[in-house]
Amino acid sequence: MAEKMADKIVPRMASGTTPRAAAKPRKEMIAETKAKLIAAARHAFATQGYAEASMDDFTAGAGLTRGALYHHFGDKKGLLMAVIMQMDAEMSDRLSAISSRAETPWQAFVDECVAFIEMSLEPEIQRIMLLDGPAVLGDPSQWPNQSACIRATTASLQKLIDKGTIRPVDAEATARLVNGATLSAALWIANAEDPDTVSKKAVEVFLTLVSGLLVER
Amino acid sequence: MAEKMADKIVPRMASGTTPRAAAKPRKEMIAETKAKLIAAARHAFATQGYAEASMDDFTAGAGLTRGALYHHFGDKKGLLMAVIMQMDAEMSDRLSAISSRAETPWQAFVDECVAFIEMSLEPEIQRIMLLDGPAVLGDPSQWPNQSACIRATTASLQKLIDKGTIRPVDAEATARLVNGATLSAALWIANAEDPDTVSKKAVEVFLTLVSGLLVER
DNA sequence: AGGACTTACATACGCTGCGTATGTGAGCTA
DNA sequence: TAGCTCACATACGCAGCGTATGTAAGTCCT
Repeated sequence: MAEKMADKIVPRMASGTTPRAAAKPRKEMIAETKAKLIAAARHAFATQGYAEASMDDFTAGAGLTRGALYHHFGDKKGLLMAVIMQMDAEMSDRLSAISSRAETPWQAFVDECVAFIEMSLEPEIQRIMLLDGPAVLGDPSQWPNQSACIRATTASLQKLIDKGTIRPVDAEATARLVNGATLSAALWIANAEDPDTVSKKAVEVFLTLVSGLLVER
Repeated sequence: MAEKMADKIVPRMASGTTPRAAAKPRKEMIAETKAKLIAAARHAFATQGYAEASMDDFTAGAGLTRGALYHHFGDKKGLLMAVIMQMDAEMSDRLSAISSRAETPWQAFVDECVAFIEMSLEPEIQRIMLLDGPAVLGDPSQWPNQSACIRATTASLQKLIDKGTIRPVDAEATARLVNGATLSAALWIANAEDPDTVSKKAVEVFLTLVSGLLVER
């Protein structure tokens, strides 16, 4: 993937006022450029890690230069932020789709958490969202979108509290701790020699822990 | 701390076959050099972050050059690893001291967890152990010492299982999830506008969660 | 005791990669 | 259609890392 045609050696379209066709409006061109940069960065960050990914390399891979990057995102961190926002939005969508399919609110909550663990096993998510993101941009709870995933979990928990299924704890606090536990579990599983066994253990313990939230077991 | 006399401006002792005194044995000099490098790096990593800390700068601060660093630690990552091992050992000591003071095994476990949260609020620990460490060196569970803190928690939990206080779950898995939850809580608290309130919420939720481990509430 | 070897560093060099200042041509506006 | 704006590309300087090399102090052996 990545090079499409490889014929667009020259950035932009070089010369000729684009004789015909391709008469894209300005806004569209910009959105396209941004999307290309984000996609290229996302791939580079995922495979090489943030620090090791060269801006020159992956911008060139997108048929652009660092000039475009600085123009649109300010700096490397800005681009990482954009990548993270995109990924977080996708994760949030996936999570809400999953929880909406559940039959009970409690099951929705559990399904969400399990899905989060599974997503965290994906190398791209683990590398960018869980490892480099916090290190480069600081605590995720301070990010602009404030981690849509956390908000989703918080909402699920609040429903359970309202329904009286779980004890009246602070929903956001619970979401954060639960999220931390699942995150840690995911890292552990992903790096274990025997992911299957480890995964089973983790889920069992997870269910035991959250059973502490229930009003009645 | 750190600079002792500040008179040793010149690296080593420059010239003169050390006229008298200071006739330290080789091993001691080396250990001292290593310790100075680790201390300098630890301070730089904590205050500026791993990526922003210049090896030239902090080695010079220790009265040495990058040559010494590469000789003893291989590269920047090697030095980070050494720093982390030192800090982990210290944390482990602090934790075991705390748990040994508790009256019951359950209280020991809870005290340990709370202490871990409190330690995670210290900027040095948060920055190096929780943010940069995982990003640069990968999953903590794969580090050489394998995080002595986790082992301590695992041991505490195993005691509780043996005593029949908590349900017979997998001790290590529980330790990891609990550790992840506390870590997340710590990050949240440390970056919150109102740490006190947030802290209380977090502890409350934490206790609720781990109550799920108990055989009988 | 003194010479040869080893080692714990310092010094010198090249290269990569980021950030900024500047140039330029294609679109929007009047 | 002239002029302005903006989305990029190009050019440059500099910091920081890694390596190759130099050197003096310590250690070993006789």
